[in-house]
This record gives sequence, structure tokens and C-alpha cells, in this order.
Amino acid sequence: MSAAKKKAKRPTRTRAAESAGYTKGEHTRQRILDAALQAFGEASFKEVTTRRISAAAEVSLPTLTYYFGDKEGLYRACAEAVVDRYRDRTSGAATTATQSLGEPCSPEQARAHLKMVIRALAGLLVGSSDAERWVRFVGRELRDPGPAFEILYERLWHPGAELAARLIARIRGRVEPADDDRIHALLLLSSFLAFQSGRTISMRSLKWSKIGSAELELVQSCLDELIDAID
Amino acid sequence: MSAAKKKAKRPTRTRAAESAGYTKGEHTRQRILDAALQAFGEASFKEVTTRRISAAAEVSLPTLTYYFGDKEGLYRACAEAVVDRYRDRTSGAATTATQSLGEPCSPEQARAHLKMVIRALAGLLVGSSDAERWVRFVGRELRDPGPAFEILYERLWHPGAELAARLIARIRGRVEPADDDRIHALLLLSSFLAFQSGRTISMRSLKWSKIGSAELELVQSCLDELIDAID
DNA sequence: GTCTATAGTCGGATAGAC
DNA sequence: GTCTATCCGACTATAGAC
Repeated sequence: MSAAKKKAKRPTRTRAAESAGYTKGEHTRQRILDAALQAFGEASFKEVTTRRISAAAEVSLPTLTYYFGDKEGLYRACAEAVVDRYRDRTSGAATTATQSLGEPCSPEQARAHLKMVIRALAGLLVGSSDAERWVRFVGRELRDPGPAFEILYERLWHPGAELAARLIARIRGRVEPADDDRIHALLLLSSFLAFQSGRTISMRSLKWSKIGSAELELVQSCLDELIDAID
Repeated sequence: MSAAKKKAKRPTRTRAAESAGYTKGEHTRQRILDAALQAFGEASFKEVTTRRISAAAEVSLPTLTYYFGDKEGLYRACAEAVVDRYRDRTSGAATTATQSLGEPCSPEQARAHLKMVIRALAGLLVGSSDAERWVRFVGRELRDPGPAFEILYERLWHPGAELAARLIARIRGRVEPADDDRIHALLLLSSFLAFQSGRTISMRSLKWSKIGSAELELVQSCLDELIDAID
């Protein structure tokens, strides 16, 4: 509860071994982070135990403390890892779309960009198996704000939602997005998020045994229809 | 973990006092249920403590055991209470729409019915303040299946999603819903659910300080647009 | 860097009095 | 019906050896 140690005591690891690329410590740290990300994808901050994470990472309990200070520090580190990895994989479509907003852009171009952004999001979820867990992690934290809310909202959700809202505004011939555009963006992103986040129910409703690229393609064409309907 | 005591030991309360309407026990039981419903609306099964519920209901801890057997029994009782109360308040629009499916029905009639069902859902959320918590409870359980998943899926979600899918099929001139119709229904209901369930983020994105009937009206007109776009 | 051992807290459930 | 008292397991975090 002491407010001072925001960044935890993050191991110094200053001297030596930087030429080798990885110190042994960095490797351990990464294993812990992976295990934590997986765990926090499946359950909430309170539900996940540090014991479970340490077991999955095959380290002892105090090792988590050594690298991340406390449970909250580990949680925040997960959020930052998600933001980074997510950025790497969607920056393409996002920056293209963002650039297009700088110059004059026809409604149809904006529409195409919006579809592209949504497709990039969806593609992310098919390509890597753990991206599915990131979505659940992010969705949960945004619905029920916890220690990582600010990180995820400011660096992930807000930029994405704002981009979508601006594209929708352009589709409608506006420059600045109005409430109406933002609500549309919110519903669009929410439905996509909910579909992924609620895989269990989606699959059960549709009698699918998995959500592969074929299934996702169907969902995407529905989303495209929704985007085509804007205006 | 013993499979036998499905219904917990539910107090007998067989004899007498049925003419008075409520025994003292029923009143206590209800207070506990209300407190539990509120708590489970705000946090998950694991996160909520029985201690907190008993404190909120102003009874001692073993009293919960007396009425509901154990924590899971209480949780399931909450789910059943939600199903019942929800049914009471939306049966109007739902049965009207369901009946319309029995007889020949034009696409435009089906579209109007679908809008009506969505509006009934939304109205439920404005009318009573605790309905908002039911939505969070239901949404959480459906996303992350727990002890009450079957109850909520079979008696709440599935009927609703199937009704929506059938109405969408009719809008498109079909009789039996195809995958495409079901996906559309899923996205529609999900976006609505997500909007409510993620109030924090919705309000922050739109810079609203509350979600009252005026705000909900805006959301509904967006949803109407989405419904108008079907076909 | 990573461990074992343990302190201190809290949660679910039960025994048994009234 | 409702309570007080209590057991026992599981959790987070820390002390200190290696």
C-alpha cells in the first residue's frame, strides 16, 4: 500500500552481459511474464494466484517478488507487454489508416480503411494462439477496472476507439467525430471484442467446435456488412 | 463436492404461516439473495466473499449455509432469481415477437419486432437500478462459465439469441435461421451487452457522467440503424 | 539469482449453544 | 432460525540461507 514504490524494485542488471543479448535473469523474467499473461488471460487479478503463476513458470514464489515487486507490479507488467506486442502486430493497418486521416479522404476510402483495421484485429487473433488470451485479459480489465486499467485504456483502447470513430466520421462526411460516431465505433469494437471474449458462448450458439480462420471469415463478413451500413 | 445434494438442504418451512404470505425465514432468505445479487453483479464468484454478503444482508455467516447450503448454492439461486425477474419484465415484447413467428410475417414486421425486443431489453436497464447489476452478473458468467452457466445459458441467453436469430432470418425472407443470421444476432446482442457491461469505458469514451434515458436513447437509435441495415 | 521456511491474513465451512 | 466460536486450508509477502 506504500505509494512510493511505483516501479517496484526492478532488478538492476546494469553491469556486464549486455553484449550477450540475454542474461539468465532476462530469460527467467520472460518465462514468468508468459506464465502470468496466460493466467491473467484466463482469470481475473484476484482469481489468479501467484503460486499458480510461479508453478507454471517453474520458479519459486519469491522469484516473482524479485522481478516484479508484488502481484500488482506483475499485473501491470503484463499490461505493458500486451500493449507492446499488440502494437507490433497491428501498427501496419493502424498507421496507414491514421495517415489517411491527415489528408483529404473520401467516404469510401475511409470505409475501406475501417474494414482493414478490423481485419487486422481479427487476423491478430488467428495468427497467434495467445492473442486470444490477451483479448480476454484486456476485455476484463476494461470492464472491471483494476491495477492496469489506465495503461490499457490510454495506450490501447482509447487510440483504437478514437481511430475507429474518426474513420466513421469520415464515412459520414464529417471531419470531427460526434457522439453518434463514437457510439457506433464503440458498438462495433465491442461486438468484436465480445465475440472473441465470449468464445464459449459464441461457439455453443453456432455449434462450432472451434473458431478457426474459416469461422472468423464468416464473422468478418458480418462485420463488413455492418460497416457497409454506416451512413 | 458431493453430487447428491443438488438442491442444498433448503429449509423445510412446510408447516403453518403460509396464510400470512411471508414467514420470517422467507424474509431473511430474500435479504440474503438481494445482497448476494448485488455482490455478484459487481464481482465474480471467487472474488465475492460470503462474509461480505452476510454483512451486507446483516445476518451471520452460518445463516447463508442454512438457507443455501454453500456458496455455490447461493450463486445458483441468484441465477435463478435473475432468470425469473428478467422473464417478468421482458415477457411482453418477447412473447409478442415469438407469436409473430408462428404466423406468416413480412420482413418489415419482423424488423419492427426485433427493434421492440431490443428496446424492451434497454428499457429494463433504465427502469430498475439493479438490472444493471444483473447484466454484469449474466455477462460475466456467460463469458467465464461458472456454477450458474447452464441456468443462464439455457433459460436466458439461448432463448433470447434464438429469438433474435429467427427474427433476423425473417427479415431476410428465410424461415429457419442460418449461421449468418445467428452471427448477426450474436453481434447485435453482444454489442448491447458489452455497452452495458462496460459502462466505465463507454462513459469515459463518450465523456458522459451517467447513462440515463437520454444517453440510452442515443445508443438505441444506433442499434436501430444496425437493425435497419440488415439484409 | 534463486531457493526453503515461515509469518500473518483471510476465506469457507462446521459445531453446538440459545 | 440465528447466533458465537473455531477449524483448517490457501493466499501474499518477507527473512534469510546458498
